[in-house]
Amino acid sequence: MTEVEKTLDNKSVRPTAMRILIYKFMASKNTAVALTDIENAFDKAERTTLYRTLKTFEEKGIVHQIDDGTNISKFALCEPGCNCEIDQDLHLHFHCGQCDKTVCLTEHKIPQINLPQGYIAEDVNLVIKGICDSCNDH
Amino acid sequence: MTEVEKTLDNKSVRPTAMRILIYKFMASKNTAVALTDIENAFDKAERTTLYRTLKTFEEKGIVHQIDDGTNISKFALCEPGCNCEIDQDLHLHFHCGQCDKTVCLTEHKIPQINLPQGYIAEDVNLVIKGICDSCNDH
DNA sequence: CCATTAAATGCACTTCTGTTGCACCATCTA
DNA sequence: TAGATGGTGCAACAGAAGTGCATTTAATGG
Ligand SMILES: [Mn+2]
Ligand SMILES: [Mn+2]
Ligand SMILES: [Zn+2]
Ligand SMILES: [Zn+2]
Repeated sequence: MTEVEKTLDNKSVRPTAMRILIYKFMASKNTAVALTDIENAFDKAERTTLYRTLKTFEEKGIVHQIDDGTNISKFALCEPGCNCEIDQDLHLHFHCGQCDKTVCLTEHKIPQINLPQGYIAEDVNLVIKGICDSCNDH
Repeated sequence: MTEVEKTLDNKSVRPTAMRILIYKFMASKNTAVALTDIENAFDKAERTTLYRTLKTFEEKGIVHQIDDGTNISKFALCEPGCNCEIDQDLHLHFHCGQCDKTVCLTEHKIPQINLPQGYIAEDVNLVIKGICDSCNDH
């Protein structure tokens, strides 16, 4: 059993060939990926399978979904000990308007926000748009 | 010249009949609206016209676009003196998972966020998901 | 090992949002 | 009043998301 298989197994996800490929693909990238990104990465990929795989991954806390303002859902692997299905990992995300890449800034936590009376917060999504360090010509 | 016409004129937007209707519709609601919401509100509405009207409104600082995590763009009128086309009005938004409504919390400003070296922030989008005060049964 | 069963995948198709091109119409200006 | 500019209507398309169903694959128990 490889490391990836163990990871999936730990999260109660059957480590099928396709799932392992998807996991490895996401692990190889340092940016969040869209469903279409994965689809384009594998010639033999079936969109529905990828779609449902991502859903499963998300439900089991393997990936988290990111809404970066492009109206296209992005996904990124959760950090080793993030447990975002229980107590969500409130880091912020950055979307670069130049290279169109979205990254997790896991070190940068979202500060506590207070809401008006009667509002109950369940999740927080903070996205900053701008120029990333790769596109920034210093 | 009515108040609405003056408002549009001040922002260099020709106050056509359709635009006035759209503006009034948005002003009558206390939630952000999607393109489809406006389309459904008027039988005679042409989707393209609404689409381009919202684009124009946004460019001229009459409305601001909100990305609430549903992957459907929402729009809301800017506050009287917000000038968000120059220096964006960094209030937070709330999306209720029960009634599916998105509201501007204009009183609640987004706190200063610091970024890693090399990253340049141009815009910030902070959305909180949960239960709104109307859906909260106290 | 085989039969049974559940889970995963592949295929076809639909819906919805966003977007563009182009023709036509309204409005402004010289 | 003619021309220019800008707004609108109509048609069509692209892309993402999502569903139903048949088929394949994998796990399980005898
Ligand atoms: Mn992330
Ligand atoms: Mn707002
Ligand atoms: Zn970049
Ligand atoms: Zn609500």
